[in-house]
Amino acid sequence: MDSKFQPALCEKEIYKLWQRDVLTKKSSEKPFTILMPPPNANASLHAGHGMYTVDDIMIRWKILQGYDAKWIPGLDHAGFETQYVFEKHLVKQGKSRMDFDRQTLYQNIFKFVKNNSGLIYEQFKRLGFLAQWDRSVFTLDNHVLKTVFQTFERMIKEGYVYRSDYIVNYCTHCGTSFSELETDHMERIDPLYYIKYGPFVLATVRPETKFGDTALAVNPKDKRYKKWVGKVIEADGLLGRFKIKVIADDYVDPKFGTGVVKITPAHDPNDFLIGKKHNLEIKQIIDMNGRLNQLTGPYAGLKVKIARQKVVEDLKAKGLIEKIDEQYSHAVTVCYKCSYDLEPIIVPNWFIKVEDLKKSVIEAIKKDEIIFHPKRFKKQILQWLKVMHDWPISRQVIWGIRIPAWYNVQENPDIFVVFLDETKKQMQGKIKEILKTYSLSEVALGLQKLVAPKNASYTISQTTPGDQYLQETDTFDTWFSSGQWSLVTLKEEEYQTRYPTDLLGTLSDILPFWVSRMVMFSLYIKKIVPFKHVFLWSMVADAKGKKMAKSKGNVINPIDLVNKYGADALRAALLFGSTAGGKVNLGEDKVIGMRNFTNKIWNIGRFIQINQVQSSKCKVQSHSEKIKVKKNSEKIKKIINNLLKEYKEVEEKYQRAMEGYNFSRALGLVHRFLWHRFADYYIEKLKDAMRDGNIEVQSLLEEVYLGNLKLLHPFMPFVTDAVWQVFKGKGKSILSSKIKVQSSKLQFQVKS
RNA sequence: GGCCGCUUAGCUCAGUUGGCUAGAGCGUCUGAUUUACAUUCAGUAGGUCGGGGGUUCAAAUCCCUCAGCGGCCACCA
Repeated sequence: MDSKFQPALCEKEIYKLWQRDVLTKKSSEKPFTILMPPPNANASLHAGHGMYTVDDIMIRWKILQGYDAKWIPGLDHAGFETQYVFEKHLVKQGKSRMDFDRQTLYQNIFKFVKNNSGLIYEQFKRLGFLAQWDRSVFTLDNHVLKTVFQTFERMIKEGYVYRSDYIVNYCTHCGTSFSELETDHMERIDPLYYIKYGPFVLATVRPETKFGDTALAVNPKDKRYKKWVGKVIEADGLLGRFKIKVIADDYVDPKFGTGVVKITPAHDPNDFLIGKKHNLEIKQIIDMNGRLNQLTGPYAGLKVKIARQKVVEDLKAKGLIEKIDEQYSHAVTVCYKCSYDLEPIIVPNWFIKVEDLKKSVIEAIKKDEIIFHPKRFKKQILQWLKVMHDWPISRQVIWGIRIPAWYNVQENPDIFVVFLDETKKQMQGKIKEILKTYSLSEVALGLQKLVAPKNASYTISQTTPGDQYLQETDTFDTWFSSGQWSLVTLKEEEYQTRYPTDLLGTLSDILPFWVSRMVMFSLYIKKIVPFKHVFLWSMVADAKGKKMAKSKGNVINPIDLVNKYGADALRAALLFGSTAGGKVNLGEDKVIGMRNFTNKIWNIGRFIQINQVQSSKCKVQSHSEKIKVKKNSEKIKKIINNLLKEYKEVEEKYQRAMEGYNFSRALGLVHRFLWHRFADYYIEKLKDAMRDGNIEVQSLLEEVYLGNLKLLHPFMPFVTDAVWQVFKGKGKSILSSKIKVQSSKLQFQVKS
């Protein structure tokens, strides 16, 4: 054995051994199953992925316990996220998504993803992950598309899907709408304008939306304005004199501003609700490209921010602004991806009614059919479920699963289409007009976008239902397909034996997006929860506890650390002293500390081995010497007994910790015992006996040591298997042994 | 505003259902070592366990309260 453990020299070979012996092993033992959260197909490994280690720990621990443990991997097409990356790529080449028709763009992204995919699996292998790589599922595989289609079709039949003109958060920069969950809120200081509205003055941060106002509202209890309620007032505006109705609603806070609010149902979520309640006209004045439309007269065509400046200038000029509060601090809803202001806008959307579906989810979680570790997340997810509204599932993104709805263009002449003609020129308009000049197949070929009125008739089909049809251009929210992850990853017969799966490891930030939806889909389709336990990984932060971000320049590439210190060191650093659902500070110092631990493990083995070799030489030379040292002194017996007692305690505590998902504690226990008790204390005490060739002491130390290797193996698989092979022969893995080496065997040795 | 969590050594954090002298990693200081391992070992300093009150034979741990910090959710025209 070398004096140092050198991971770079043996990791590859050891991984090959696992691939040959462990991953291919057929077993009839009790099943244990984990579904891997599918990383983005085009992603490469970042530090956060390191926490997949937890899943690998479970898999290895279960294999050691004799389970038929399988970890099913996969890759996600990650809809919008991937398209976003791809578009940045396009920008570098001086292009934009609008230069392509839908199909071509899709194919280009597909190629892009294919070129980058698979990389992360090679990186996972560097970390030692033992997943069933040959069973990888991609969320655009045919069988996934089929399942997603069937679920959607069934939901339509059973009335869980509806289309509606609904106010959604639309990012004019990213070109798609988002669910409420995909928005960020930012505190910001903006001017608050006090605008004259006939007899009133009202405060607003968005004067440019005044063209879309269809009412003014006051609080019903507000005495100041009581006499106006129900009346129609007249006021001067930028487009001349206009009339507007005054309504009363509790929503208005009389203490804010002047107690009068302008209601713009088309461009504010709250106003939209009030509009519905009071049957107000919805007057859309901002289009999906983020520009004001023809209803705004001279402002048409201006982008929102510029229009606001212009409107304010003109209002000032007309004396319609009473004052401006420049220091008004408020929360703004922004795109979680690009941080641009989101434009609340009315877009026809596909929705899932969640009211009934979520009931069974709440019930199952309340009944602990799924157990969260740590358990405080049970409350959190229940809180999320409580406020969960209907789920808008359409995204105006190309990369994804296209919604399988087809519109008959004869029945729906008002469908609005955007397409590239033969000369790649962008054309748009209502389909009935377009068809006067173009054939439908021309439109279909160059199609970029289609907006069907909310009451359009449609047919659900995987392929075209006829030659008069155009398919919906919206795609499913990526969580609509990844939410069905548990329904597409196992083989048909495995749903009998491996479902619900045993564990789902994930980060807490996708609990509402992913975990709750997976439970929902599984309960809907399979009538059973998809997994029994959910373990929340730690968020991997830098040494100082700051979140890693490219902009901060504190991003650590885990593969660099593996190259420098070995996979075991990284794995242990991620687990050591970390808390489930918390944060783990991954500094290089910590990894070095764990690298030192791997070396310690190695050298304990080396020491035991060296002494064995020496004493076996002794044996040949002098038979009588061996007899002389055979009897152990009382002192040595006592040390041995203490060692065994302590080891047994550690082993028990370890088992308990592992069963309770306290991985960090389990690792800490063995770390402390093996290093600071076994090596620093017991070996030092028994050193002379070993050197004297005391075979009993030698074999005892070997047994305890090998036992520890098993406990440590799930966390640090490479070094433990490297030493194991020294003792048990080349090509033997710990994983081929069982963890239940009871200490009774050891006690027997001592007594004899 | 609602919910959840955190506050323990210089730093980052453990501390299982209350129970030995409150721990680890990194850092500090002193020393050892022709060594299984300098990626080592022995030792040292450093804590009124955020403040206050309560329950108990016993509280870092349970309850109340105050203060500070963080996360999530909702919301502000």
